[in-house]
Amino acid sequence: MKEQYKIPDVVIRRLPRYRRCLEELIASDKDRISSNALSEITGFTASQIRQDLNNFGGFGQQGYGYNVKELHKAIGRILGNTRAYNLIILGGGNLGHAIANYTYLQKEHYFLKAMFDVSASLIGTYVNGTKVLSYSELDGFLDGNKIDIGVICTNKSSAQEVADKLVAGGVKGIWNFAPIEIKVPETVVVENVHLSESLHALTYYINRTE
Amino acid sequence: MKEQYKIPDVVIRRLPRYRRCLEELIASDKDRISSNALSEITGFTASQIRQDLNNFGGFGQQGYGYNVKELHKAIGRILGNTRAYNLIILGGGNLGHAIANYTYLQKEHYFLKAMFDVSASLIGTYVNGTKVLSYSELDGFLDGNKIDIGVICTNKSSAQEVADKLVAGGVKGIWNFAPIEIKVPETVVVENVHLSESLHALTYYINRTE
DNA sequence: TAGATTGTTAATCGATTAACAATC
DNA sequence: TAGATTGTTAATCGATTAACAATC
Repeated sequence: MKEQYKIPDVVIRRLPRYRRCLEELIASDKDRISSNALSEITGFTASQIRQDLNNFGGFGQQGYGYNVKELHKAIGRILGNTRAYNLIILGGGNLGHAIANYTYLQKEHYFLKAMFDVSASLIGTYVNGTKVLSYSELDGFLDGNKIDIGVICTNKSSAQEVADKLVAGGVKGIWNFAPIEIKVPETVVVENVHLSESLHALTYYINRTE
Repeated sequence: MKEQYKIPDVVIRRLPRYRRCLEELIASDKDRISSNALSEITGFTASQIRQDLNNFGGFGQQGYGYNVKELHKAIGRILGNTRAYNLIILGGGNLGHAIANYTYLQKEHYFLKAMFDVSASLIGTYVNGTKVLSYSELDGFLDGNKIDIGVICTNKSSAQEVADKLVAGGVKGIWNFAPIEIKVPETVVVENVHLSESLHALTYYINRTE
């Protein structure tokens, strides 16, 4: 895995899609796939696919293409899918519930360790087998448990405060659903899911297409 | 609004963030902002901001900067935020519930007209004031109501079938949360929110940063 | 008028596409 | 061996940054 230089973010964002398409090929018992065939499935060009993959090594074979299972495994390795991750969810509202019930997490070795909320009616209840704890217990919980990812499902006014606690508690990554730019030290990664921005892009294109 | 040529998608994706930051400036009673100051808030460069905005017209004034309220309004217009949109949600699971309760929708003139599901225990119930209808009623509902956006919150095996019905029923845009590439005619816009891809990008960077 | 800051052009940088030699 | 398809280099395209004249 050659990685002297930084891989462009656009490349990283394409990898999960390759991986997902390869999963479907596995499900339909395909053993091999050419960059051209993968291009048709993914919508990216064959040239781009070959360039992307060669950032990480030569996974293909001339005259043959790529071995579906091997490539799937390789991309999984690149994306960090070989290890498990401990998660906690901050904010037990509808979005927090939706993510706690997101079946993909179990499938891929993400372990939801706890949810946190301030609402007395939620604290102590269980969501899909995960206990909802009081927000006041967060610091202590982070001290006692190695948590990799904090999922911020609070409203925007609490998001930065929660993020600060997560960072102080040693969390490595933040999956942020609050509509705000969270500030964290360089050692912590933030991945934003800004639904309103996505929706606005949709309405823009609706009005161009009509 | 000059628009002979196609505005790059990367520009469109930045507009909602500008807009959101301008909202915060409005909330803190700022009247004017320079591209430089907006650069610090948004994280994009001043040059980029001026370039982006000038795709749509000259909203600024030399020596002064941009009028916060006017720019906010202008970007809203560009993004299609001056009109209302009728929505329906397909799939009444946790994600469907979360979106039905997403307060941002009410704030911005998105009108949730119905939810659809196949589960007998859900049909007839109300989610945040919106009635859950049987999936078998979808075609008829689309005939009788002008729906702009369909939000797909089904599992991946149903997503394409649901999308086909939405397209046939005259929907203009699809907000797709199912982990699959939906195929639609060119006249219909699809905006994907692929949570698993976002999560994998996060784990990639976690492992690079550690 | 002097200072500030835009709008816009030109320069740079980076990403995508094309092409093809290497090779299975 | 002939055909197929990668890995990789070179060419193109597009997006970002820099610079500055225009002008409020």
